[in-house]
Order: sequence, then structure tokens, then C-alpha cells
Amino acid sequence: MAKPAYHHGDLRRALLDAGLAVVEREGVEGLGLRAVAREAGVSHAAPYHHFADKAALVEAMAVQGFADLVADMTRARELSGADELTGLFETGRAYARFALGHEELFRLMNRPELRRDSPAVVAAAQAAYDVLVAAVAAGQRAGVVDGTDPRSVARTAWSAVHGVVVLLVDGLLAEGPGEPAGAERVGAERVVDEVLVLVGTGFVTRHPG
Amino acid sequence: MAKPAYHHGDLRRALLDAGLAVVEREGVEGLGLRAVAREAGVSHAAPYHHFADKAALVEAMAVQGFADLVADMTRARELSGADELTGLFETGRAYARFALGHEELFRLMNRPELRRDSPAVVAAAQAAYDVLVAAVAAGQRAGVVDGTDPRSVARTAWSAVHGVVVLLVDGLLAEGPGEPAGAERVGAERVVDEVLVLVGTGFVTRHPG
DNA sequence: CGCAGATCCTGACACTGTCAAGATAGAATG
DNA sequence: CATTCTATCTTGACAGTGTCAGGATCTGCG
Repeated sequence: MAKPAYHHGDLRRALLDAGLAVVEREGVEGLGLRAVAREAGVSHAAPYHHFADKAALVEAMAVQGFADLVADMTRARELSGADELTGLFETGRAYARFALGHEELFRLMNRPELRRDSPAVVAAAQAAYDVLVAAVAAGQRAGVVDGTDPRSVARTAWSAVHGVVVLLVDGLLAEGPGEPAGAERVGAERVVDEVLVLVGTGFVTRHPG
Repeated sequence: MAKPAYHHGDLRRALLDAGLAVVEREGVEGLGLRAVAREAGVSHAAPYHHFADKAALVEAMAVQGFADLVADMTRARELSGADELTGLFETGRAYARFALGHEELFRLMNRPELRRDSPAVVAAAQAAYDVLVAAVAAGQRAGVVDGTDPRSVARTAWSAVHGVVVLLVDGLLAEGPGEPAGAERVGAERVVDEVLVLVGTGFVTRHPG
């Protein structure tokens, strides 16, 4: 159904999906233009009719990924009820869940060359940031978050979430040494929660009076 | 002096330096084996007598980078005097300063394929982490840092520092919109400080009683 | 000196991204 | 319906890459 051999119907979408499949199977560095063409069952130069070059393909994949990410984040915040503090936490948790659930895509989205060369990707990433800023501002209006400038708090919250997720994805924050591989995911989410509450409450001993 | 044309003296070191030069000039993705061979003034297959393959070269560069990083961090902590809290902050600041001062090398050190394929790089990164853990533990012994498990606090501190630095290097946390390019560095350090103190004190409003 | 081994170079192979030219399908026009 | 047009896809080629095999050259030891 809907695969008329020569004129493919919607090859652009098919190439994006094929790229997703390749990147999740073989990692970011295994993603090549010819590989996604093979995966899509098409000739090696066919992608050039839908993307200017390889960079344009991964750019489109990254933009799509960020769009899905902001959808996850806003949905998580909406579903979290009236408490703005748990809403903020759930937003962060959604960020972590997305990254841990699509590790290779997340790595692709954070490729530095995209940040340097693609304003579209930067804008898409900023959109995810804006969701966090909005959640922080709501928390401040509700009186559960300190500070006057929401962007200041959002910067540290974003830094913490992004940092812990990156470190987890790169395997540098395994909970115990030598945990069974199957239990990694639950351990990862526990580490994320731990970091989220600790960055909310702080860890510097408050001097009395 | 010390450049006997054929037998190069210390080509291994020269290749590492050439790789550093190439990576800072052309970025991580411009770093190729043939490029560093050209930079070192040597033939395109010469590196194979000192490194098993390209991955081994960038692995060695990353390990070297992490060694320099831990040196910077420990030195900063030692120079910070007796106050364990400022010692902890200075350790984080040193991390940020290294990353912002060697952006491309920092990006190379954080390449995900290294984390997945090279235990040596993971160990080198963990060594940097251990410096932070030690600083946190010292702060706890001095009574200026909360918590019992130093690794828990160190995880969030590391996450915050690493996160803010990564976001800054990728240009996602510019202070004001459209700051002059020359002032970027000072703005970046201010953002780092802001995040460090905020993650230390926390931003959740404490409910009285 | 003469040899052994380390070090470097040349040449080749498979692979990649990219472009040019030709083949084929569906759409528009008569 | 027949014809032409255009977008789409394929084939073939080129430069550049990582990598290996084989030959050339230097250094140190006997």
C-alpha cells in the first residue's frame, strides 16, 4: 500500500524514518547518506532531491526531534495537576525520559556542528528551553520558586537536567558500580529525580540566623 | 633542533600536538587522520606506526585532555585557601574555565563514541569526577555541605557544571540576546557563577515551620 | 662494517559525500 | 487520447577518507 516503486509517494518522510532507524540501530556515527538510502530501499543519490546535503538531513531529523521533545514536555506539565512545583519537576522528568528513551537521537540533536551551523536547530532547542522558562515563571507566580528573573532559575534548572541526562546517556553516572544492564533505566530515572530535588533545595548548609 | 627529517624524534607527540592544532582550527568534524598527518608534515599513513587507528588517536587526545583538566581542577582547589565551600566553587569554576578555553577539545572529549568504546576515556573522565567528589566530601566534613553521601551531592554538582558548560559552548545560554562577540567570555563566566551559587542554595521557596 | 628492527613512504582498495547526465513516472495541455 | 513537461529516481563518475600491504630508509647493536 502506497509504495509505487518509482515515484515513491513521500520519500522525504521515508528518508527521515529510515534515518531514525539507522541512527537507533548503528549510532550517530554510523548514519550515512548511503546507509539511509539503502534503508529506504532507494538509490544512493535519491536523497539529493529532498535534502540539499547530508547536513540538511540530520538538521531535519534534529528539528523533528526537538518538536517531539517540546510536545512531551508541555504534555507532561499539563498532566501534572495544579501544583506548579510538581509541574516543574514533571517537565524536567519528561526531558530526561525523552533523552533516555531515544539516546541516539538525543545525541544527534546535540551534535555541536548543528549548533554552530544551523539556526533552525538552535531555534528548535530554544523552544524546548522556553517550555522550562514558562514552568519556572509559573512556579514563581505561585510563590513556590524563589527569585525574580525566571530565566536565571531556568538556566540552572536546564543546566542540571541537561547535564545529568548527558552524563547518564554517556554512562558516566551509573548508580552502583556494575549494576545489571537491565536495571540501568530505573537507576537512571532515580538519579534524575535525586538531582532534580537536590538542585531545587540546594545542598549548602544554611547558617542559622 | 630535534627534527631529524626521516626519523622524526617523537612523532607520536607531534601528532597529538598537530591534532590539537587541527581540532582548534577546523573543529571536531574536520579532524581527520590525513589532516593531522599533513599538519605534522608527514605522510598519510605514518600515524599507523604510533596509533592503531583514528579512534586510538582521538582517544589519546581525549585522555590527555582529561589529564590536563584534573590538573587544573586540583590546582584551583589547592589555591583556594582553607574555606571548603569556595574550594568547591573554585573546582567547578576551573572545570568551566577549561571547557570555555578549549571549546573544540572539550567537544572532542565528550564525543559519545569515546564513552561507548573507550574504557580509558571513561576512566579519565571519572578521575575528573573524583576530584569533585573529594571536594564535596571535604565540604561535608567541614560542615558547609549537607547530606551524608558525597556522591549524591557530587552527582548534582557535576551535572550542573557540566550542563551549563555544554550549553554555553553550544551557544544556547547566551546572556543577553545579541551581546558583542568579544564580551562572550565574561558573560559566560558570569552565567557559570550564577548557576553554581543557585545550585548550591537551591531555588525552591522554603515553607516556614 | 653489516645486519635487524623500527620508522616512514608509496600505492592500492573499499567506502563516503557529491554532482552530472540519462531514464522513468505522473501531470498538464492540446 | 496523444504529447509534452516536470519532478523524481537511477547510473556512473570524481575527489576525499580510513586502512592495509610492500618497499625504502634510518638508527642502534654486534
